[in-house]
Amino acid sequence: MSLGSGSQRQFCGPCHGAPLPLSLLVQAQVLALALSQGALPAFLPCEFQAPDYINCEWLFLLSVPHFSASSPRENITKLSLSCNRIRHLHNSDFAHLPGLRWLNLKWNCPPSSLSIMHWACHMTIEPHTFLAVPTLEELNLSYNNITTVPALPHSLRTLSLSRTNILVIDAASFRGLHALTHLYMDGNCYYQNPCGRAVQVAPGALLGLHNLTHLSLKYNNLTAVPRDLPPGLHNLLLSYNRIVSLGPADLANFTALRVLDVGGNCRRCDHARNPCVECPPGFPQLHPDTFSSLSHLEGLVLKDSSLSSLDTRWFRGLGNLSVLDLSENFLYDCIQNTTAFQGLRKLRKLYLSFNYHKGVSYAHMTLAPSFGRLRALEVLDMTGIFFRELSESTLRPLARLPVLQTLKLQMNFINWAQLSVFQAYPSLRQVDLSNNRISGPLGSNASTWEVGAGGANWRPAGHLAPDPRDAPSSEDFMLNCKNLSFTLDLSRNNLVTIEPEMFAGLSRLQCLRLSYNSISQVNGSQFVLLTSLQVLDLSYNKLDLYHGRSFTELPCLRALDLSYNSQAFTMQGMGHNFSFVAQLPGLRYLSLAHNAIHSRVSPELRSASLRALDFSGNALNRMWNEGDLYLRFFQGLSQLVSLDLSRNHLHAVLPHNLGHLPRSLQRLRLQDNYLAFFNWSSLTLLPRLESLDLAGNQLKALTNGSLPADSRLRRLDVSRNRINFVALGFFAPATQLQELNLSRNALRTLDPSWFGARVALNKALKLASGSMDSCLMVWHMKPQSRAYRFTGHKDAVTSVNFSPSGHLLASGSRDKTVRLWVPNVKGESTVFRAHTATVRSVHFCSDGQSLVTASDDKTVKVWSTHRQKFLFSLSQHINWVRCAKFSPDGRLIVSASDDKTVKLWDKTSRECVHSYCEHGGFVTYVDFHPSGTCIAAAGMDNTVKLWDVRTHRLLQHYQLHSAAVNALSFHPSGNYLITASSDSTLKILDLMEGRLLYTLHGHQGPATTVAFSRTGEYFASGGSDEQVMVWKSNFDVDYGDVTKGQRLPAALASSSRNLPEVDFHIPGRARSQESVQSVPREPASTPQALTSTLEHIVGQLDVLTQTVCILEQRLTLTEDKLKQCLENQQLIMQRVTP
DNA sequence: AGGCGTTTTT
DNA sequence: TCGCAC
Repeated sequence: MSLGSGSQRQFCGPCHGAPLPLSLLVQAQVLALALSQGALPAFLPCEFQAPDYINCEWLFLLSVPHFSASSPRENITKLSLSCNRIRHLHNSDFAHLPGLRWLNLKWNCPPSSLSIMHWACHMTIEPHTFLAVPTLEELNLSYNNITTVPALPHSLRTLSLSRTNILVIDAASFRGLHALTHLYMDGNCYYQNPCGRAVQVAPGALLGLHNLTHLSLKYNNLTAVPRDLPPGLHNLLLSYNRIVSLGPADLANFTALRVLDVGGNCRRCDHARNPCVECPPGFPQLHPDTFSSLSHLEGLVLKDSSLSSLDTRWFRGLGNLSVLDLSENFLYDCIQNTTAFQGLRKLRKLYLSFNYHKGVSYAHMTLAPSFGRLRALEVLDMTGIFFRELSESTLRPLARLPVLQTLKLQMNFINWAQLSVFQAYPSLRQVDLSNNRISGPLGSNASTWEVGAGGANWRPAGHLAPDPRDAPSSEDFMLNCKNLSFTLDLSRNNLVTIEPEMFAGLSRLQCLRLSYNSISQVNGSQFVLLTSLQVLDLSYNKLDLYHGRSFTELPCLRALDLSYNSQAFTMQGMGHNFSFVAQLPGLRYLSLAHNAIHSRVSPELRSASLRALDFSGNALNRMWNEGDLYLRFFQGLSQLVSLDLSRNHLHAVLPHNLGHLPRSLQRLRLQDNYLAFFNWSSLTLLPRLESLDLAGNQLKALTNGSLPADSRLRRLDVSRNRINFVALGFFAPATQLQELNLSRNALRTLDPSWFGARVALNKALKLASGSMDSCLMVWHMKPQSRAYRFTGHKDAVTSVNFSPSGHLLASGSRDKTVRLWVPNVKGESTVFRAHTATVRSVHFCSDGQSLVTASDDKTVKVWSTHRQKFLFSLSQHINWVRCAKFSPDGRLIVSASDDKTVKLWDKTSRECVHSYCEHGGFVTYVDFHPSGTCIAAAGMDNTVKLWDVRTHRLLQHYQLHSAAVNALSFHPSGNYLITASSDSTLKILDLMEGRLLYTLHGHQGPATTVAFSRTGEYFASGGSDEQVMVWKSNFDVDYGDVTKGQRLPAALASSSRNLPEVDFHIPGRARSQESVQSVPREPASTPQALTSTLEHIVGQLDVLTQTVCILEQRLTLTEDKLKQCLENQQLIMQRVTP
């Protein structure tokens, strides 16, 4: 009986140690569940993501996969092959997908300069490749080194050729593509993909594209706008070229143009964060009538263009302009006096960021009156202009703009701000003044001030990178300001005290952000003018909470964030007063998180309104250790629904602690404490609890009481604990449980008996068993799924094996045939007839080209999978041959026979190299060590023996099992061997020490088959008890390195019989029988029933192993390790066969 | 030959 | 346990 796929695929892939993300695991579970019900995934090795979409991304494919004719290929309209290693495209590659409309091939063979290691690659495309897909509408060939545009079908609408090496576009390039509307060809010639010149667009080259509306030619070193572009263009993107002059002739005829991007063509390099060519003196030259014909223009980008003034005539005809980007110019003076904005009556967004005067921050800034004519303006970005005073006059022209919603004023070095100016703005929703130097309502008068005059260029760390403040936080615990009508952001300034008059005129304010200042004083007088304020963010300050009337001046306050204000709480000997909480009648959200609160605080929080309290990151352990002083700390929060007590150094949460929490609680978080036990029965004290989060504690078992019978618990997270046992029926009382996280514990199985009458993998229960650090699942074979797929054999199937690529499946049967299958729903197969008796074993060579089979007809036969024909026989055995395997390099074959011998064969010469005759009974199973230098064989005489295939010496022998050994598998590190025996155990042997490590009691009857996964991180076993178990290896091995240090087992171990061993039992296993679905059929002792069941188990196990392999490959496939592996093997083999 | 890598935009 | 209450 061969397990095959796992044990030979493991040589073909490198190994990694990274844990699988949960999403992959869930996917694996869904797949495995589908598989256990008999449905094989179509379109291997790709993912069938939607009824019409095949995702083949990141599979390290070297060629386009050819999907089986039995897959529903005609329904496929979308195919992504991006991020693979396909460098040759063939005429027939896509011809079998008759409905393909969308094809993504980007990042397969990148230009050398864009590949991280700067390796050369050139993609070849046979002429009929895309013409064979007459339905193709969208094609992405970006990030591939192609130098010419391939022949394309006339159906094409969208074509991406960005970051390629196509340097010339002429009339022939896109001939006949009348349907093409979008053409992207960015970055074919720029500093990161250099070509030493400019992309050449021949005049009129694109005129044949009558329907072209979108054209992008950014980053191409163009020195002029290409002549005679199609006149119907809507979008023309020409930014980051070297077009330093523009005149009316350049953009004439584009009467339909809506978006024009010509930014970055004449750059100011003091604000560049990448290689930059400074705009030459006297440039850019922008003729007054450059844009005059663009009457439909809606978006114009003139950023980074070294503009120091705006010519009013540029915008004269642009009455429809909606978005204007003028950022990164030198318009610091211009915006104070220009009349250029006069006519832009439909302008909604104006970007003026980083128009600073090099080396200077202005004392004052006064926007030109013509801003007042922008009646449609919604967003004005004035980030990084560098002016120190925000006064009534600064933004005066904006004051009456009827729809102005957003003002961005961050990073300006403003130290004096009269915030009351914003009271005049009728529709303002957001003012961002973060990252300035505001220290109070009135500062000293500013004067012109040089910023590092003559010094280095000013470079921001990251260009407007998302602020960490924007990180999404739980809506359960803090109100979001997005839906409020007026938000002022003063975070990251220099505020130390708040003077009430600072907020004069801001009574409309609903959200105020003051995080990251140095505010310490709050006593109920600071915010009196903010009569509408709902959300106040004071996180990351230095608050001293003491006054009983703090924040009571805010009549509408609903949410208060006081997190990360630990300075005062960590002062030794200082006390703190939380009585203000009771004085805030509308407060619903409060965060006191990460304040290191530990002692000398009010003994209780009181509020009749608070719904959510974040008290994480404090020291409740110390508080609850002070007798009863803080026992009722939360009890006065009579309406509390959500409470976070994570990271409070708690070593215990006792029933009387839970009993003094508000009975209204629905969500309780206790993450990352030190809880070693939990009294589950005490949850009766929180009758409304729906969500309990105990992740990151020290729980050892789910025992200690039971969940309340009428529990409303819907979500339970006990991940990241040390749980190795779950009581029988533990989850059964939680009838409302919908989400359970058991990941990252020490569990080896998920047992249906934990759930009582519920089925373990009930679809209604979202169950995460984690990063495969615990056993994936135990599932039960369903009789109706038996032989669901493998119809074709006329008698029992004895062995199955996947080819290394996973595209083929071989099977051997008692019907004397071998079949080669394409694994898919319909299941086509080719029959190989040559054996004259039962075929016992099938095994692919690591290159997938050959198949070796072993039969009761006493022969071993080798077949070509490519030509699908018989090659030759090896006929020296004198009794049944039960198993035959290729060596990892494919040069040798080893076979195990009932003639009590193991024979080693040279595949090339077809001669028997050696016979190993040490077994005292039939030899049931044999395999090569991953190094290829030794073999292990299992026998009916209960023994396991290892021989060196170079010296033919017996290296080790083990007699540990009490019944026949049926199968074995080497760990890919070569250091361990696992065996499956009729004595119902699995045993793991440490080959380096020559001793038994573990005995695993899992199966109820004979363990018939076992195999390590490709990386060795897991192993699976099958038995005649109709169970397949997947186990975590739990070795002290770096799985990232398993293929590296393959060493030979030590010479014959002196003693391997009487060493101590560790016994493993699966918890709950023996008691779970009532939930095992027994299969109604003949007694299991009947060979036919047994074989059929095993056939199915093995088939399922192979498919699961393969699925795990594919998912693992998707995560990381480090092929250098494969290379090293093969090189090592070659070196060793060269020594074996000189 | 093929490997590299989850690659924003500037 | 920090200008509260005489």
